[in-house]
Amino acid sequence: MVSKSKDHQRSTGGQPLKKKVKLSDQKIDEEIPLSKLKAKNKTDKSKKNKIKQENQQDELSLNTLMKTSNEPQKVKNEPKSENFDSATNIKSEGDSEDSYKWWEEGINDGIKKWDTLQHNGVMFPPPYEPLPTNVKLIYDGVPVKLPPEAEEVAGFFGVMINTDHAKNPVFQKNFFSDFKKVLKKAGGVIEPKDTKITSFKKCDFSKMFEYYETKREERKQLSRAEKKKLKEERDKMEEPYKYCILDGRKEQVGNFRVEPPSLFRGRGQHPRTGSLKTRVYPEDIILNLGPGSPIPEPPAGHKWGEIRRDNTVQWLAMWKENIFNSVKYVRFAANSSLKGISDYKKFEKARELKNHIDVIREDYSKNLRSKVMFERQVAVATYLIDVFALRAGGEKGEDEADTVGCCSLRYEHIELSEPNNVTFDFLGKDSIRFYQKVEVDQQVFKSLKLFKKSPKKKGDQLFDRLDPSILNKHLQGYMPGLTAKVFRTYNASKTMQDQIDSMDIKLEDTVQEKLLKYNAANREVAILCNHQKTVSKNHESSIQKANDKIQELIWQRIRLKKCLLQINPQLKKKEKALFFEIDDFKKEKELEVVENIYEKEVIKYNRKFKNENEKRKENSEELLADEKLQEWLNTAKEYRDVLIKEVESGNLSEEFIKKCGSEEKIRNNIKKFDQRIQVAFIQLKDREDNSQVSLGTSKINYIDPRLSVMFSKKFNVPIERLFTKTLREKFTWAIESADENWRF
DNA sequence: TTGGTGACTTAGAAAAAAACGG
DNA sequence: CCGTTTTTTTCTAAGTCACCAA
Repeated sequence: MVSKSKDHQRSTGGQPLKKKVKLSDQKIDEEIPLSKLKAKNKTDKSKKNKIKQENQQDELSLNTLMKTSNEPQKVKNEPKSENFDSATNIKSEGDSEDSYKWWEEGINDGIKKWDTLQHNGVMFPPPYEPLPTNVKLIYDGVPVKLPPEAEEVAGFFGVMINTDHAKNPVFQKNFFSDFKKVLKKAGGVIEPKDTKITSFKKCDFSKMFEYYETKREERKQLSRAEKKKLKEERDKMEEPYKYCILDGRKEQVGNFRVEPPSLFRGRGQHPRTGSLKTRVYPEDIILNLGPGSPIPEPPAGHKWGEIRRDNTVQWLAMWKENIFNSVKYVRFAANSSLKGISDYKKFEKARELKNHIDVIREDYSKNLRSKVMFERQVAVATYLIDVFALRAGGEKGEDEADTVGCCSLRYEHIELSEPNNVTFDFLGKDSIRFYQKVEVDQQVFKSLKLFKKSPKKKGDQLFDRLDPSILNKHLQGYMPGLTAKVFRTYNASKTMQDQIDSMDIKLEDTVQEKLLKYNAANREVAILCNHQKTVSKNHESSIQKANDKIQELIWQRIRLKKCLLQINPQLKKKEKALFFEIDDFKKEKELEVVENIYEKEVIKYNRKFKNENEKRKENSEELLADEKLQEWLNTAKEYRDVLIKEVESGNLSEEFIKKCGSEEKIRNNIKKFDQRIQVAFIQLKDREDNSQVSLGTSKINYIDPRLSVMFSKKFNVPIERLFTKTLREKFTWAIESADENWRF
C-alpha cells in the first residue's frame, strides 16, 4: 500500500546519524561459528565476441559536417576561429547517412570507448546583473547597498522566500552563514558603511522578492511573437554546444550548460541544504577531447582548467562542485549511441539473470537456515533485495541526509510482529519513504529477529556483517557482473512481462482502453520500485471538480431520460433498467448539481467581465458598466431558478423538452452520455491511482523498452502513445529491434 | 580492509510546452 | 482564442559500483 502524502512521509525527526557499529556479538558468534565464509568467486570473464565497430577514417570537423548537412549554408558574419568554426549551423535533424545503428552492427565490448571526440566546450550561465538601485535588502529596517557578489547571494534567497526551502531553519542557517562569508570577503556593506549584518531575522528580502516576481510576470506577459523571438535567440546561443562529433558521427550532448550558482536544495532532511553553490569558471573545468581534436576557445579572458584526452570515459567536461567536492560531468544525451549501448547492456544483463535466478533463490532459501551469521545475513539481504526491490544501501556520511537501503537498514527501520509480519519504515533514496507492511518467509522472520536481538538497539545496523561490496562480491559468484541493482531491473521488467502476458486485451478495444491497461501494468512496476511523487497542491480540488463533472453528466443523462418518459410514459415499465437511476438520484443531489452549475456560471461571467474590461482599457475604449455584469449574472440566476423549479416540481421545462427532440434523438444522446460518463469514471480512477505513484522513472530506467515495443506491435497501439519523442529517441534501438513476439 | 573518489545510473521537482475546454 | 490543466522536458541531486592506494 502506498501511503498518503509525501510531506507526511518525509522524515521530520532529526535522529542522529549513527556510525556503523560492527557488533562483534559474542553470543551470536558462539551460537553460529564464523567459518568458511568464502563467497564463490568465479571471476570468469567470458567475453562475447563482438563485431568490431568500424573505425572512422578521418576526423571530420564540426565545420565539415555542417557543410555536408542538408541545410543550406547560411552566410554568417560572426568571428571565426580558424580551424574550429562555430558549429552554429549544425541542424538537429542531421543527415540520414550519419545515423549509426549500433544495434544492427553489433557492439564492441573492449575497454576503449571511442576513437575521436570533438566538441565546442560548455555553455556558461550569464554573469550576474546587479539589481536596480531601488531594490535592496532591508536590514533592521534600513535598506542596505551590498557589493554585487553578496547581493547575488541574497537574491538567491530573496527570490525563493515563498518556498518551503526558505522556511526550513537548516536552509536559512546554511544560507546565512555562506552569505556572511561572501559579504565579508567582498568588503562588507557598501552603504550605510558601518552596517554589520549579523542576524538573519533582521533581514527583509521582500523587496528583492517583489522585484523578481515582477520580472517573472513581465516575461509571462510577453506576446507570443516576442516569446518566440526570445526562444530563437536562446536556441541560437545553444546551437554550438548541443552537438559533438564522436567517431565521426554527430551526437547530442546532454547537459552542455554549466550549472549556475545557486543555493543547494538538498532533498529531505539534508544537513547542508541552503549552502551556496558557487559559480563555476572555465578555470574550474576539465575538457575531455579526442586525440588531436582542436581545443575550443575559452570565454574571453579565461583559460580552461585542463585539457584531457581520455577515451576510456564518456564525459565531455567535468568540474568539481564546491559543497561536497564531488564531480559534475557534461555528458552525452540519452539518445546518444554510447548511452544506448550501456542501456542495452544493462537490460541484457538483467535478462541474463533469468538463467541464474532459480539457483540464487534456492541458495538463499537454504542459507536462511545457515548457522553461519555471515551467510545468514547474505541470504536475508538477497531475499529483501529480490522480493521487495530494495536498493543496495551504501554507507552515508555525516553531512548527508539520513537515508538507507538494504545493507544500511538499522534496528529501528523494521518492526516485527508474530507470526511473520514485518513493517518496513525508512527513508530511501531522495528521502522517499518506504513504508510497507508485509508478510515474509518464516525463516526470514526468524533471522530478522535474530538480527535485532540484544544487545542491538536503536541506531545499530541490522546487517552488521554486510555492505554492498561484500554482497555484490557474493552475487558475482553466480553470474559475472551481477550486482544488487540488477535485481531491480530484472524484477521490474519481469513484472512488466508478466503483466502484459496476463492482459485481457482485444484488438478491437479502443486505444484508450489499451493504454489504460498498459499504464496499470506500468503502475505495478512503479509500486514495486517505490517510485513516488508528491501529490500536487490542487489534487484534491481537481478530484472534486472531476467528481462534480461526473455528477453533472449523470444529471444531464437523467434529464434526458425524464424527457423520454414525458414523451412516452409507458417506457418506464418496459425498460426498468434504463430508468432505474432516476429514483436513485435524490432531490438534494440534484440541487447540488444545479448550484454547482450556477457557481461555475458566476465565475465565468466575472472572469469574462474582467477580461473584457482589461482589453477595453488597453484599447482605451469605453468600459463595460457594472450593470452589464449584473445583467449577465441575472441570466445565470434566472437559469438557476428554472432548474430549481424543475427539481422542486419534478416537471421538466417546456423549453428543454422541445430541445430534446424525437425519441430516437434522445436515445442517441443518452448513449453518448453513457460513453462520456464511463470514460470519465475510468479516467478519474486512473488519476486517483496515479496521484502519488510516478510512472516515468520505471519507464525510463527499469522496464526493458522492448517490452513496450512488443506491446505496441502486439496490440496495435502506436508507439507514440507509449513513448514521448525524447523517449523514442532514447529507445530507438529497442523500437527497431523488437517485434510483437519479443520476450524479456 | 578500508576509505576515498571517479564514473556512471537513477530520481523527483521544477520549468516549459502542449493539450484541453469553455 | 485564452486561461487552465496536464504532459513533457530539463535540471541536478542522490544513488550504485568499481577501482586504487595505503
